[in-house]
Amino acid sequence: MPWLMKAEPDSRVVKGKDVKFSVDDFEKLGVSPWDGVRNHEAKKIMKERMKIGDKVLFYHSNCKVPGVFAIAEVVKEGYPDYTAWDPDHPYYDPKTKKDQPTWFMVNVKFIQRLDYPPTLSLIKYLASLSTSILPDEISYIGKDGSNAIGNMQLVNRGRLSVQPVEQSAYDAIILLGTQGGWESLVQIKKPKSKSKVEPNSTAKREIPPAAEEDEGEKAIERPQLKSKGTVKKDRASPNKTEDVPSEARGERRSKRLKK
DNA sequence: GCCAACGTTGGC
DNA sequence: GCCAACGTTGGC
Repeated sequence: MPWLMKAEPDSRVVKGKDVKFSVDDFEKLGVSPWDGVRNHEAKKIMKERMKIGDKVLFYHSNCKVPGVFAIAEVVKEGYPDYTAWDPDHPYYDPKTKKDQPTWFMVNVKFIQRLDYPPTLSLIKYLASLSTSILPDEISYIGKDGSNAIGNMQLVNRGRLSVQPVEQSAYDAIILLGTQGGWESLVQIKKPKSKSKVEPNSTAKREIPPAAEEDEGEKAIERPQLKSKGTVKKDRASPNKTEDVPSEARGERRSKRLKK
């Protein structure tokens, strides 16, 4: 089964160390241990479910343009996250005993970038469409593909940093990421172009406003979130079946460390 | 930087 | 074991 893993591409300092891990960093590194995850549900997935050869969608979160930026692959299955024992590490967990690891990780290998990284905005847009509608621009993913994307946990389990992805959703994301053509469907965020046009400048425009297209794509109408009754209310139950002592507090965010 | 959503903690 | 208070994630 394919998976999605989140990393933060922007610098953020935790306990004096930068925890950024962007697609650039990942590509340079090639293979990386996915350390620093301090959430039991995500940990459990890495410890028990991710298998060698499984594909991974590499996702940028907590940044300007959240989205899927690359494909990766599991190259080493679950093993103890040694950073939990390192007092100098941003995600040091003093509660973890040396002989009884609480946190696990896998190794993932960078495979390739996506030419048109599907953005969260696109994914949410697809999730908002009624299941019977599919814009022409992306007819190539099919309605099933579109609907599968709409059901991704990314949409309703926003905070889970390692999550399963349906094969059909994975396939559709890869198609969108390699074929593109969907850019006009969602708003492109622009830095902050102050398209400063004098409030009522006397300068006559040569070109009718309608003819220009500088302001980036227009936001398209976002229909209601289709809350399908089948939404997995997969509430992250406080995993009491934890293989670990009581409170594994000190829950840290599940981000990667910069190498 | 704000803040909604959601996860965790701890009192009872 | 409930639930209010608190902390974190992460989009915007």
